[in-house]
Amino acid sequence: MKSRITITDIAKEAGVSTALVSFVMSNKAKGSREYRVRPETEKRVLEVAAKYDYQPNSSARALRSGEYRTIGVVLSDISNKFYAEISRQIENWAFHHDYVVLFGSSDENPKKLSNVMKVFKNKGVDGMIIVPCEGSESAISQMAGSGMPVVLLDRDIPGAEFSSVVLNNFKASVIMTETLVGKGFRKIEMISYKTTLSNIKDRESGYLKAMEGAGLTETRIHRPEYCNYREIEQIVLDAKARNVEALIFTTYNMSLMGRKAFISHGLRVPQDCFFACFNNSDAFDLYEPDILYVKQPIEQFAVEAMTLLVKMINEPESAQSCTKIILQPEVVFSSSEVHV
Amino acid sequence: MKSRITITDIAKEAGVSTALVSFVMSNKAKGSREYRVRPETEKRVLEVAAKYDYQPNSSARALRSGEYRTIGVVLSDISNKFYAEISRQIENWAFHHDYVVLFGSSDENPKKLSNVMKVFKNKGVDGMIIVPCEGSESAISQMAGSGMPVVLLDRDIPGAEFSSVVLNNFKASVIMTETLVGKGFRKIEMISYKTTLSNIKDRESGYLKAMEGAGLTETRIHRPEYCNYREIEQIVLDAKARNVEALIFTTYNMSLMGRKAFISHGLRVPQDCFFACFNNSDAFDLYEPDILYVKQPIEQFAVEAMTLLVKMINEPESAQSCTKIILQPEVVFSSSEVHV
DNA sequence: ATGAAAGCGCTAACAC
DNA sequence: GTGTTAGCGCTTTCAT
Repeated sequence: MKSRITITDIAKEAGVSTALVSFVMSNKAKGSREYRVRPETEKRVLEVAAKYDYQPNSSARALRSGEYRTIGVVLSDISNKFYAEISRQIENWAFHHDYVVLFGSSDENPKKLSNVMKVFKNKGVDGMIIVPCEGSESAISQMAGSGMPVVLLDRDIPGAEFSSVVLNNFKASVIMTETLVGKGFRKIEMISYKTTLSNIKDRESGYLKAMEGAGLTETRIHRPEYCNYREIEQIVLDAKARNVEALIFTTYNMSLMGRKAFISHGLRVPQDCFFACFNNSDAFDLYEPDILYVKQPIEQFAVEAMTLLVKMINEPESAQSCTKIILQPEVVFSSSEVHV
Repeated sequence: MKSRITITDIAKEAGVSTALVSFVMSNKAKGSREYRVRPETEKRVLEVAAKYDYQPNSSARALRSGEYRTIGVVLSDISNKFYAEISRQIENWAFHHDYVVLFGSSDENPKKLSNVMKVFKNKGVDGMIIVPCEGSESAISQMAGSGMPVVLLDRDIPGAEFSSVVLNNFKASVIMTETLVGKGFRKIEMISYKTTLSNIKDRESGYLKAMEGAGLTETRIHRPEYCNYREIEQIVLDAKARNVEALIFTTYNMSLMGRKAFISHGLRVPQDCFFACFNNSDAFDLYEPDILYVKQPIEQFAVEAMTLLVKMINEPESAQSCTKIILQPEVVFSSSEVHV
């Protein structure tokens, strides 16, 4: 590969020292502080730099300054629509703030999450945004304990002192359940799964709370063992047989399977059974305008997490106290959305 | 941030030189070549490294060796399902081959694509995988011309000497059209858009070729101006009024809008009009088992592109000759798929 | 306002 | 087999 233009080349051609070039190049971006370079010198340096299309070597810069302007993002699966959209927003924010982002997927596997974090650390990320998974607490604690700024996204680890940005899942679930009750449904059940993940637990308790508040004692939370299609289908059919009036799905994947089961067996929404879920999908609002879902504030997730993380990076003292940002949910009928 | 353990610390504690430590650390991974370290020394070094959980500083390594083991991927939009899945596979491959991946989105904007490439170059990527967009030819040429290994993905730039990994879109379109003809349809039209992008053009010519081959002279390719919902809806309604028997959508977004238009106006597949598209969506096979679509070999896209790129990086002489990899398409009815 | 010089952590030649 | 040493390109005191 053709060797790139360096600060030394520019210094030589402009007849100044490398230090001066460095100063001009980096302070140019930062706006005026104690800017002390003679305008004509600056101009000359800038011209030479432009002439050769000088690009600073970020490895050298990082090595020297310890500032990498790189952050690592570990999601459970970047091909999941919700996380893909979050990634998109994170990338966007990063681009405009001159940060670079490394993405990794954990596949809900704590061992892999830990591996990815390690790789990211080697690569010199300044901080990490992490969607924790079941069993990843200790690995994350260790990483954060080693001084790495960490912000949890989407899910919090209950009881742990981590900064995080999550949706108010409890409230979302309460509103959703109350909306269902408001529509006249009484026999409302939830399809969740066995987990300790905060977002899911909160969705469960929100449902229970709202049902209780409405004086409905007949509650039920299904927790399929493997969360595969067969199980979900079985639960849906069984629910239908028992005349359940509304089903709330707590995860994206299960709601996809749930929809599939509805369709396959000719169950209509809302006539046969109402369908409610967290995270919308192209697959839903295209067909059934009466589905109820929680609209996740994707961009806010990204912006809040990045802003918080960068603050922690730049003000290590602030990183001590953990900040928890709770985003407000919006529960909507897909019919109220403008489509595609 | 707590200062990390360096090669120097380890050398000191193990009573050897930094060079030896470096040698042990890097050749350990590479398996046996001319491995010339006394086993006991190696053991000692490894132990000390493990004790302090030594992690090499990749900036320093990159600065020194010129090897970054980082590749940049510029897609049009990472939140688009197709690209999200590709990203996932690329990330996966990279993880297992000890590479790091930087993602960027161009939003089909050549200016932004160029910007992202520049940022990636600064960050020191060893090569790039790029989904070119309309008008990005010159920027990509310039990048490739400067010695940066580049592999085009999904779309090729006709006439240009770039290595690329694309689907055989022409063939896919031919098969798709022939399948439609085989099902007895005669009045088949295509919804595309005004572009010079190779994948779209190939889809168009495949359709024309197959129609011609079947002796069907009545062909028509719609090219809406803005590709918004109103336009697509209009085209669909108009097609229905003219008794068009099958509609082929050339892009993911337009097929989503097309489906929406079908649903909104109660058009049934296959009774009222057949629906065919490239790239499947959760939104399709969930509902209409008779949709015809091209199954993109996602993993192959990722693996081929990464393998090719890494080869170009490691063997600069091979980077001279451009390699074009054409992936075989598979045209399927969504009903033949196992769902969710 | 500008320059000299000392490294950041690592690798690659070359010496022993 | 193992150590010495010279930088990679940049930032950052500290002089001037």
